[in-house]
Amino acid sequence: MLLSKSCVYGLRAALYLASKKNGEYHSLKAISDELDISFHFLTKILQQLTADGLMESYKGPNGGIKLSPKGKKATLYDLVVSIDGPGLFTQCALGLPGCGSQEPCPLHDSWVETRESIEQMLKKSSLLEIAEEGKEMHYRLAADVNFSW
Amino acid sequence: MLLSKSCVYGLRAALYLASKKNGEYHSLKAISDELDISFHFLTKILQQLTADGLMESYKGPNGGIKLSPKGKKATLYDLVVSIDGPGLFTQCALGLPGCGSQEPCPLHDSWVETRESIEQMLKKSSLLEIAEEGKEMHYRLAADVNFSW
DNA sequence: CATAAATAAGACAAAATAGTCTTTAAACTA
DNA sequence: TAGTTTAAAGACTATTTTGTCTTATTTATG
Repeated sequence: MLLSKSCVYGLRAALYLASKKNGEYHSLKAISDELDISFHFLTKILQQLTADGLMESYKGPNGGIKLSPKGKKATLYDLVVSIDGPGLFTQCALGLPGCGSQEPCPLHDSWVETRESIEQMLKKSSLLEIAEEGKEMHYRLAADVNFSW
Repeated sequence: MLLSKSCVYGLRAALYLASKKNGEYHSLKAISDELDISFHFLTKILQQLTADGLMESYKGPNGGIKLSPKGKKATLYDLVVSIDGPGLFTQCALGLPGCGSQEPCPLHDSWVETRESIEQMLKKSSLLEIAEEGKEMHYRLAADVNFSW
């Protein structure tokens, strides 16, 4: 798989939040229920995004989590790097440590090209743009077909 | 990561074999030594490729493994599908079960495009072609810089 | 036929990823 | 201030992936 499960959960939660009115906290319980993601697992993932400044959380009644200003401008790429690390965009396709333009593996050139197209895909739009289009077009964000954001 | 470790090991071993004279068996011990891959682990991976008809093995002294006729014509794509399964080329980037052109997720269209470019990259050349170029250009196939195929 | 060399098969262990549960801390509300 | 609601933190479990080890089977050779 291209992205870990943690990463996919993080992206979906972020898009969910991006589709909501600005400035409002949403509880992790609500998010995990709507997107059908394990509550505690999601908590840990979003804590990572909060630690990286992409989200902000608030405790207590009516607390929850929301995108930070930085998070609103972020792209999927930023989230992927925060959760899965930068490896996908830096490492050799064959996992060879010293691989690079100096001492390339057989896949190096074509992988660099493909890797950049993945990166471009993830950098193309901001979370807000994707969420806006997603809401408008009724794209799916959950396994449940009845979900609507 | 794009490919599992098993898959990467399988690709490297296959390219190694593809670079050797046709029709000769090479022992798993020799391959695992040269490529610095765990012997027993490599054995299991190549058994999978043998089961799928991409390689042929022979027991006993001077036995070993070699590419089958099918394997010689194969591309990296065939090996990836054999080892990691077809998921990378079929599944939704967000892991949503019903995602498709009917009910797409927000990434669907761009992911399909990117996915196809990955597929094309892996289908572009046969193992023999890649190995030939790799040998000629002294590309690296092992972590050890002293390796040469 | 006995021994050695090789793959096959499967049990086992370690590490990474995924997921669950409990306790703590913070913030609101009555 | 007491109780409730929320996230934070961390222990724990389960699953998958990765890696190791032992035993069996096949084949060649002396």
